[in-house]
Amino acid sequence: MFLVSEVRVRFAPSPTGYLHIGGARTALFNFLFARHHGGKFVLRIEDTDTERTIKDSAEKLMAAFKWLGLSWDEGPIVGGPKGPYYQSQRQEIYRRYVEELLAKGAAYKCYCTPEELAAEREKARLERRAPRYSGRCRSLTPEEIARFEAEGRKPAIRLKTPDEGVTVVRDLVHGEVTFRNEEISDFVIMKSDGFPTYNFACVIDDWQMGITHVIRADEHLSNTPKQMWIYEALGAPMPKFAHVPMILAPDRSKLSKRHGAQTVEEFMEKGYLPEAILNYIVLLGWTPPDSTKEIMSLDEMIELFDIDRVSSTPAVYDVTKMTWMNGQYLRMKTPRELMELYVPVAEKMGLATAEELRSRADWLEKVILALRERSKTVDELVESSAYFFRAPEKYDEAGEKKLFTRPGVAGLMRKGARALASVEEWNLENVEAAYRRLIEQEGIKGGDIIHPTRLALSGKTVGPGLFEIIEILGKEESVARLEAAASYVEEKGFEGSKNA
RNA sequence: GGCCCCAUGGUCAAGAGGUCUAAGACACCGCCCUUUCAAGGCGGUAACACGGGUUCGAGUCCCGUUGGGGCCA
Repeated sequence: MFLVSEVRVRFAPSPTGYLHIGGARTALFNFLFARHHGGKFVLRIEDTDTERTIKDSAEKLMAAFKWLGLSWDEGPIVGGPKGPYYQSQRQEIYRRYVEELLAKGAAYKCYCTPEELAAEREKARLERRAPRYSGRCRSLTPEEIARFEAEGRKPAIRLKTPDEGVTVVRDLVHGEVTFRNEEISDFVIMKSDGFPTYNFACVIDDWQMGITHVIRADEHLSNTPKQMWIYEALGAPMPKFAHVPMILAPDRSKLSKRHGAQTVEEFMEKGYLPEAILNYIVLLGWTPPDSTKEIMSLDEMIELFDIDRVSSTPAVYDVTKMTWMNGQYLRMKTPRELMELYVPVAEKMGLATAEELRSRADWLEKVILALRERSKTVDELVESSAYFFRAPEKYDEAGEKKLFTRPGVAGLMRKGARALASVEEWNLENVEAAYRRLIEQEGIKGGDIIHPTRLALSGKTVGPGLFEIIEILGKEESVARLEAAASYVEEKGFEGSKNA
C-alpha cells in the first residue's frame, strides 16, 4: 500500500543546449517535492529527434544537475525500472499505444496534406473563425481510405476529442481551470512520419513511468486538457497537475539569449556557487512558511517545501539579488573550501599554477581571507587577488591623481620602504608598529601615507587593510613596490603639481 | 485572431474579509564603524494597476477594463 501512494515526479527537459534558469527552478521544485514526500524524482530526456548533438546536450544538462547537487532517482546513467529514459528510445512504445487507440476507435487516421490543412486554416482566418481542424477524416469511407492509401498518402493519427461540454483541470497551484471542449479540435498524436507529438509522448511516458504529480511550467497549462483526454482514451489513471509560474527576464518577456546570463552553466563559469543559485531560484515562486527566512540549505528546503506555498505569479529574476546571495554563501565557506574553489580559477586566469598555489597553502589562505568579505563571486575574489602575485602594471587613474600628486609623497614612500625594511620579525603587529612610528615621527595623519602606500602596492585605492596587504606581500616585495612607486612619481614629475 | 494564466514598492515577496495608517529581502539613499573598499549595525525613500459591484467592512470575493505572459495556430 506504500507503493501505490508513493509520490513520483519527473523533470523532462528537451536537450536543446543548456540548463536554463527557469528549467533549473522547475527541476528543483520537482526534486524538493519528491524528497519532501519521500518519493522518487525521475529524469527523462525528451529528445524526440535522434541527432548526435542532442546526446552532447543531454550530457551537458546532466553535468549541470550534478553540479547543482540535484540527483535523480531514475533516469539516464542511474537507470531504473521504467526505462528507457530517452524518448528517442521509446518509439516502439508510442506506436503500440497509437495502435491500441486506433483499434479502440479513440483515434483515427487523417490523410489531409499540409496544403489542405493550410487552406482550411486560411479559409477560417478569412471568415474570422478560430482556425481548427474540421474533423473531416473522422468518418472516411473504406473506399476513400483505400484511394488515399493508393495515392501513397501517409496518414497522421488524430485523437477524437469531445465536441461539447467543458474540461476542468484541477490544478494544484491555479485551482480549477475550465476549457470549453469545442475550442479544441481533434489533434495529431502521431505525425505522418511516425513520430509522436509532444502531448502524446509526454502522456505515455508519464503514465508508463507512474508519475503521480506533473509539476511543470505554466506554459503547459493550455495543453493539459488535451493530455487529460489522452489519459482518458487510454484508461490511464490521471496524475495531479501543478503548473508553476514562469521565470521572466527583467523586461518581463520570456527569457532568451539577448538577456545575457541565464543558464546554470554561465553562472557556474562566472564563479557562482551552486547553493546560492539553488537558494535564489527556490524563492522565485515559492516562500517558506516563515517568509522572512531566505537563506536555506538544500536540506532545509526539502523539509519546508510543499506545493501549497507555490505562487501563481510569474517572477522576474534579478541577478543582483542572486549575486548578493552568492556573497552570503561565499562568506560561509571555510578557508579550505574557498581554496578548492579558488585554485582552478586562479590557474585559468594565469595567476599561478595549481602546484604553486597548493605549495603555498598557508599564504594563500591569508590572501583569500583578506579578500572574501569584499567578493561576491569566486571570479571576483580571484581577480581582486592578482596584485598579490605580481606588481601592478599601472596605478588606478583617479587614485594617482589624488594621491601621487601630493608634495613629498615620493619621499614619504621611500621612508615607508625603509621603515618596513627595518622590521625584524615580520608579522602584522610589527608592520603596523613600524608605520605608526613613522607617522608619528613625520607628524602626519595616518591616511597621508596609508593611501599612497596602498596604491603603490596594489595599484588600487580599495581593498583589505593596508597592513594585511603588506604582511601578505612580504618585506622584500613591499619595499620594492614602494621604491618603484616613488621612482615613478619622481619621473612623472607629479610631486607638487597639485600646487602648480 | 481565439482560448488560458497573471496583476502588492524598481525586483523577489508576506498577506488565505476586520489585528494592513501593508511584513521581510535585494537594490537605492543617509548615519555609525573605519586607513580605503567591503562586510556588519541603525535608519529612510518606495506598492495593493484602473473602474464597478458584494459586504457593516476588500489588497484579500465577483465582474469589467487595461497591461504583461503563455498555448493553439
